[in-house]
Amino acid sequence: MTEITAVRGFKDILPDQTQIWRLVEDKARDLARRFGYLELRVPILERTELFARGIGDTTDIVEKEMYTMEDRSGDKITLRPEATAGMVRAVLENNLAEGGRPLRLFCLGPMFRYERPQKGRQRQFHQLDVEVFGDPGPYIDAEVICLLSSFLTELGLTEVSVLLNSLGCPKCRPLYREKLTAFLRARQADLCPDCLSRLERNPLRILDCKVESCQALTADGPDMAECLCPECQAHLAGVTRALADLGLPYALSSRLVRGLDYYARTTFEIHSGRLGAQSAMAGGGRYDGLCRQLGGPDLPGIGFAVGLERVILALTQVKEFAFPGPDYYLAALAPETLGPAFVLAHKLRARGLAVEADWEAGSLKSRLKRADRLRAAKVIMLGPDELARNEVTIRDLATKEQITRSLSDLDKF
RNA sequence: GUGGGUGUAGCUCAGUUUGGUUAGAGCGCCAGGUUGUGGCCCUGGAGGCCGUGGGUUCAAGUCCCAUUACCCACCCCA
Repeated sequence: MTEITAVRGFKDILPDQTQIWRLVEDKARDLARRFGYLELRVPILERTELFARGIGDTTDIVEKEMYTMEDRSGDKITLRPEATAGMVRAVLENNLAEGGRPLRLFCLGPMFRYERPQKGRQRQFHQLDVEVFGDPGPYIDAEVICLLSSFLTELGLTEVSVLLNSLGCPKCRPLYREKLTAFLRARQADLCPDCLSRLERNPLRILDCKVESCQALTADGPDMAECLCPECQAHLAGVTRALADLGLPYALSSRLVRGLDYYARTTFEIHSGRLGAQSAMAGGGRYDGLCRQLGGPDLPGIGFAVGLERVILALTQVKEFAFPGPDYYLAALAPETLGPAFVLAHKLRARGLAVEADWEAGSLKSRLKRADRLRAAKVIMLGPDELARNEVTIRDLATKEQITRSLSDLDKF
């Protein structure tokens, strides 16, 4: 143990984990390709103002969870706590939406939030972020949800189901918000302390409070679904119909609220029962007002983020992962065979084969054991006798079959 | 920011309740035996400032205080 340790909440992804990570990232890129989404890599560092204006300056993320600092010129900069704001900024700044057709984008990478670490929650975590700009209709909502669902199910997470809601638009949401606030204010004596402060700051969040008494209280309150304006109702109906046509299961939940201010209309989440308290694996929704709020045109948008640590956590509980080892383990059985073995390894690698070896001679027993641990398919054994005959012995670890080959006869390996 | 739990071998953990010679196990590692030349089995070996600092005691891995790191939960969110 060294005295210099990793920063709290920042974790190494160790070699035995990176293969699973690559599997997940490859699946993300594969789905993006099939659905026609292009990769946009936005910076990890942005101006603090972008997040303050984009996410909402009364949210917890902006108020107390951002890694914010001054650079040497005195500019306030922040490690991105989420990707959407940066994606919007990049789209506006580079005029990517000027083509007149919907812009489908994704981004893969680390996000940073100063939170207390726990299961499924770190200070540096990774998200797959998917965004579509310029399409106001319900089909694109369903497409994005379908992409998300496919990502998880194709990885092997079978128990996923989509929670769906509509938060209304600037026309109908304020009315609902007032109704709810009035209802709760009359009963605020029964609210938990947390919800009491939510009442002023973000009353909608009381709907997804975990305290039972608060749940019971809001159950009798006004229902968001009944307060939507006709346009929002029609939009939601369009989304559910499209999902139903795909046979994609979903559950409507008028308690589903999102934490970030920019969401409007469609919102959705996917939870897993295997993750402990931090059960939200993915979440997203429509943010039709965000581009304008960041100084751009009135460009509709929808997107989601998936927490990759949480996906992998759920995945490793459902599936055993066994990745193949190298094609060959090259065992030098005596010091004088090290040199020829070294050259042979290079030649085989140059031909595209995966060859592992340890550059010290060892007993046959220890070399075979090592090859076994490395999950190598075959062992190339090179001892003094073989060297004298200019040969090697190749042993198949599964079948125990052995053959001899001339050292120079690389094509037969 | 608030609560609870845990720090002992490379890894996973016993041992702490009730203080008492040289601190244990399994896995891994090294050497040997057995086996058709490895996986199973057997024998031997290396490897520990018992998180850190202070205190109580004849005596502390064990009791008390402080501190630190990690884990889990609240909160928040992906």
